[in-house]
Amino acid sequence: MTNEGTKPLTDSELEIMEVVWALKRGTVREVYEVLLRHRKVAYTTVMTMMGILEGKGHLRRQKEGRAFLYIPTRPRQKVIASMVEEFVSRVFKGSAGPLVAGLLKDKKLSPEEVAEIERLLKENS
Amino acid sequence: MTNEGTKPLTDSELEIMEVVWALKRGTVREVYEVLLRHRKVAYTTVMTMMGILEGKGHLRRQKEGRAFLYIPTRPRQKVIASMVEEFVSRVFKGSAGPLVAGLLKDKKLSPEEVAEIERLLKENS
DNA sequence: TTTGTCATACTAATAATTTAGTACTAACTT
DNA sequence: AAGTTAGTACTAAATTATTAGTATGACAAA
Repeated sequence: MTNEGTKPLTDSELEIMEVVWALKRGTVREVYEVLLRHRKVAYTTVMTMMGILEGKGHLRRQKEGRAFLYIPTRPRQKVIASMVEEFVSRVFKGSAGPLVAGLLKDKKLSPEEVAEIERLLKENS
Repeated sequence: MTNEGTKPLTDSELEIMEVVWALKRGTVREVYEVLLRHRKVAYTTVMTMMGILEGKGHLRRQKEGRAFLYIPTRPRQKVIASMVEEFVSRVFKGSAGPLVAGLLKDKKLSPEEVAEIERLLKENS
């Protein structure tokens, strides 16, 4: 049991992973090009980060022509769920109830979102 | 506008703040004593952290006898809400709906919590 | 008054994160 | 074949977070 993916992604890691998930898979160059649209970053920075993500088990790579093609090892949904779980356990000692209650009280949810939640509640009852 | 309290507390900072909130206010020694019940830590480590928290505006201090008494500047509820907001904006691009939907789908909520949420929904409709 | 305790200020060491530069190699291009 | 380009490995610097040691001063105890 390697316990991969339990620790949350850092900011930079998440930024990279979002791009790779969106592309389904990608080379350093492809990810670099996408990031450049949003901010200044060095090609080697992206390469370093993707190497780190591979080391942590979030990406695997295979030769594709002369570059490496990086592929996510876990779907976005699962990784995000792990991050939520870690956040809840750290900040709310594990109980998600107060988190949701707080969001509702602070009106952080749009009417559409509220409707969606009501639908899910009915579904599970 | 100093924008205080917008950035999330780090792990160590949160650990200290939880103790101070629970005590309402406290000296380094008092916080240190509480922490010691749970884990090994140096007195000066606690002092450093409380100094950092004062620097960041989360605590203010006043002389009390020969030590400083530290007092939270913002209620726990507000600070936690800020942390949730930061997390949601970072991981969910600002929309809390998918977060709640994910929690419901993954059954991260107890029946009591679900009932509480239903009650809050009715209240706000 | 000397000695010891407690509190603070200052300094430092380590680790993790983020960013990017340099050197080298393989492979196109002309 | 020579030079240019794309890609990788390796190295490193800056920043933040965490932990704690040392020096110093004030007050109390003997």
